Amino acid sequence: MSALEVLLTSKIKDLTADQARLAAMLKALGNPIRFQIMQTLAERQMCMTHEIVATTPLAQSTVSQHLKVLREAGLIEGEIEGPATCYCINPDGVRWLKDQIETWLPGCCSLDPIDSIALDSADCPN
Amino acid sequence: MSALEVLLTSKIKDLTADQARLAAMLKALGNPIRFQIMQTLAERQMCMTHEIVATTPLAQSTVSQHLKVLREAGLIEGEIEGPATCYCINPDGVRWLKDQIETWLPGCCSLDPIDSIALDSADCPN
DNA sequence: CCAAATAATCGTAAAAATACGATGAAATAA
DNA sequence: TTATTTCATCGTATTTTTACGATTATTTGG
Repeated sequence: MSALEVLLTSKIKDLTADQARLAAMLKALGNPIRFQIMQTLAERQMCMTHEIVATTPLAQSTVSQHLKVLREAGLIEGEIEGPATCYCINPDGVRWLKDQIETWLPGCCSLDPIDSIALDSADCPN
Repeated sequence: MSALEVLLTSKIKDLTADQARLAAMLKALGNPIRFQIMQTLAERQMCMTHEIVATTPLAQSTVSQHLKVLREAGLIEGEIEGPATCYCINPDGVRWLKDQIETWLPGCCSLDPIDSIALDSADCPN
């Protein structure tokens, strides 16, 4: 079953726009190479594409694709600078992600104890 | 290049155990079906496998695989209950994930303004 | 015991993601 | 202008993920 068919057939409740954006960010970060690229960018503040390539064992074209995925997920920003491109973390995107995760699954596993009371489940204490 | 080859060739700094676990969780959540299953479990507290199957357009065997991925990522727990299996969110795993994300990319995009001062980058303001 | 119900696992087909080299586009330097 | 540098995109091969039906294992009910 293709992704399109899943959508069309779907018994699944449509994700809200925020949920879909969150899922896209999580998917982007789920790849170890892209996860590592985020770490590199966080450490170095900013990098040219070729600098990022140098931190990986991959071909330039492959890294470029990964950067595109991260960019489209709103996690990084790229600015053309002469013949090169300068990438950096998109702080708004990352902050948004952190906020979303923080408030994700309301009533379940919240750090705020107020959200966790009044639940009554013998097998799955929250 | 296979995942194994990437590992062997790797110029990439090895992820720490925590980082690897975090990446695995993010990967598990990056799939929309699995993301939705987490929502369902959060809403209903607990579900038999067949109940989760009923919320999706997918075959039982497929959902069972997705549940396995979530379980192995430490995000849910399954307990055999008679001939059925009862799944619920693993609150420790979810809390761990939230904590990790909260402290992820230290010094970058933190909600705590103390972490954000003293950075000096014209192109990538944090 | 046998049949029904439930869910995990297996084998495999289809789809998507990942990787590469080659090419193209844009800025710079000679 | 021409060559060089840098990066994105294209086309395609490979790998991985996702999906299915069939099978197996386990528990329950008759």
